[in-house]
Amino acid sequence: MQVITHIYMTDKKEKILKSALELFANEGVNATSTSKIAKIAGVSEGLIFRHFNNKKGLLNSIIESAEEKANDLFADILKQKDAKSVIKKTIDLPFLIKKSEYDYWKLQFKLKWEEEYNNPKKMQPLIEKLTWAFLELNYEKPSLEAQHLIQTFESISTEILKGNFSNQNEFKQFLKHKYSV
Amino acid sequence: MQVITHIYMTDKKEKILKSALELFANEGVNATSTSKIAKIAGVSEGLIFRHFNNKKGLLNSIIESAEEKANDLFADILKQKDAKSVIKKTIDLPFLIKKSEYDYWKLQFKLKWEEEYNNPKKMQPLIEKLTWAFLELNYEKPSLEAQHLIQTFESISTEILKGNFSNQNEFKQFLKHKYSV
Amino acid sequence: MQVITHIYMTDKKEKILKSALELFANEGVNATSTSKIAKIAGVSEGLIFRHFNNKKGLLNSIIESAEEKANDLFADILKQKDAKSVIKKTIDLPFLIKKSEYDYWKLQFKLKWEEEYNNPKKMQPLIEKLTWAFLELNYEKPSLEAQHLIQTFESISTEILKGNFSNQNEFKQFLKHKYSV
Amino acid sequence: MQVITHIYMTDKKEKILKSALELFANEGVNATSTSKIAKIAGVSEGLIFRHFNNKKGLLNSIIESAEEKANDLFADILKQKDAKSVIKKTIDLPFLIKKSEYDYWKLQFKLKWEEEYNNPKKMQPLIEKLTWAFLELNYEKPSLEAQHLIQTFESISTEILKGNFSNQNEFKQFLKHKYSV
DNA sequence: TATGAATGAGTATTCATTCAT
DNA sequence: GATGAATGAATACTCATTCAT
Repeated sequence: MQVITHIYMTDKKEKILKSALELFANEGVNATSTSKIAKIAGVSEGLIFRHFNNKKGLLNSIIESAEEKANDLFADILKQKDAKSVIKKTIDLPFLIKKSEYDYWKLQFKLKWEEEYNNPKKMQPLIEKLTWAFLELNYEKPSLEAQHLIQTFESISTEILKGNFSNQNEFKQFLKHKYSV
Repeated sequence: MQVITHIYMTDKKEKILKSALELFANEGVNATSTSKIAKIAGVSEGLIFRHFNNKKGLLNSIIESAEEKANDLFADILKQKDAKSVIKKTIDLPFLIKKSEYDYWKLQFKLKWEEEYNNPKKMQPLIEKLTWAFLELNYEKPSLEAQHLIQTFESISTEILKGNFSNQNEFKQFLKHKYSV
Repeated sequence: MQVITHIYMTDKKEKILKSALELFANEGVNATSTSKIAKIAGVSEGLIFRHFNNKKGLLNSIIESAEEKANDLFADILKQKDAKSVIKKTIDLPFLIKKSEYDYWKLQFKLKWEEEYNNPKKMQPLIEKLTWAFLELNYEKPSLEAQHLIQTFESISTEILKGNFSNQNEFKQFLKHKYSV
Repeated sequence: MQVITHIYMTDKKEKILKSALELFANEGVNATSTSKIAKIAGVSEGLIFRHFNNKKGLLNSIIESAEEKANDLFADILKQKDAKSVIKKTIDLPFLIKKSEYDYWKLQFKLKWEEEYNNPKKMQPLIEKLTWAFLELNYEKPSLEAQHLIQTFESISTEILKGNFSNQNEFKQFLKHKYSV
């Protein structure tokens, strides 16, 4: 995906991003020192600052790509034309997160507790789509139903990411049955 | 709760606890330095360590009383004899948290992301009570219903504590109606 | 040894002295905190300062009694009338130190490296007595002989106190034979 | 010993080592703070830890070179083929220590009182060489003679380093005469 | 681009000491 | 005499960041 001549540099830049993501997600941003990132990435500490200016710049860079990943996941739902599909796919959503992308999501959920990074509007498009879907299906309070399902989605995601969710499939079926999708 | 003659000492100890709770909850444990706690509590930094040995000891001390507060809230539900009351009171629960106790709860929810402090079993008694209630009310999958309601409870709490929950009452009514309680 | 009415107070004061000696001797003065002394002595930290003003006062108090013990040991030699006895008793000296008094001696030897506490004149009376003895016995250089024997005495003591002296008796006999005493 | 291009870095590292040695030797390891070392070395405190990880690492680094210096001094004696030379050179040894290296030796002698750094086996090669020499010269108890001479060596060194040894030359001649070397 | 030496401010914690009781 | 709460200065060590190369 990169021009040949840049492979070397990008290699290191990406190693930094990868290591930082892993550490930020699992040990926390504050608890992760730039020196640890550098060590794990196998680069000099100075390089982090050359590429990202400062620690916050590195974090922002990671958050950006995390949001891209989130939007990719949402995009599929947003373009559905069928109400039931929208709901079904929303229920499926948290169970579709790849293990390889857990760290992105962990970081996102953790950061929601930092005022600076908590952006409740991020879910807006999905909420609206769900509201539309529940309206289509003649639910009495479509927007509250949407809110409720999003909440369920967030709780499930949280539990999956924290690693304490044993009966995932059973629960998914239960939800689908509940919403008749 | 204290003998008159001890007011002086407890005063400072409690100021430390109060300041630390506020800072831990709002800025994060790692982001809060003991020197900042001391400054805000109006005591010398050393006193923190005389009273709590170390920062973790201080945190644990706070967590303990946070858990007591949580158990107090749960206790009322656990002793209900009526199934519908159990569900109704569970729905009410997150809306009952006093503003003055937000910090306790914020801290608890934030810490769930730290492996060391994440104890999913804490909710077990409530889950079991809810399972019993849904069984009484002839729900098809009582334990999954309980799990779902707890998830909703956690999401609502999270949103309330993060300060982005505008339609609290409306949503509460919606839920109660959904569960016919 | 104390008046009945003072037993309690002296008890605590002596516990402090005992604990401090042990810690000073084995872990070093600097490495021993007053709080550790208090803990081991089973008294409050404040009491140390009431009895000895400060840490240095405590140390000086210990050093004083250590010097008394040293002088007691030397006294017997100094009053000998027979030259050979003087030498023999000097050789015996380091092997006579009671285990129970090791800490006193350890502390003395360690402190010799602190300029403030290094008092080379402490040995003067013994050196003079030995010089006299070697003169009596017609040694060519009595004062240098005295100096040499004192050095040997200090080395032996050091090794005994440090716990690495396996062939004590053999070495003692060897020395006595060397000096024909 | 350094490449021109590295002078800058090594300069600071060596200044740290030099300052630390001086302070450790004269004021004691415990009594010397890293901040004092940094101040005297004219570097930032952090640099100490970048170069040596921690205070103990710095101490170990100094001890290592101290031991090298010691081994260098011993090496000459160990390779002697003539028994008398061995003894003569051992007697000369403490008087050969350069003023510029006093601190290395002071530190070594002081540390002998710290269990962790007291390694009585360090002298073993010299003791064996001396035992051989006394055997060659038909002394009755060669190994005890060796032990005794080493003790004398240690006492002399101690006194020289502590600065209370006025009649050095006289004493050296006295010893050489005693051993007929 | 990349390194690694260097820094200054900060971190948790310890220490000797004071003082009200 | 004795306690223990309280302090301020110090301690070893870490951190994000800079900069010469």
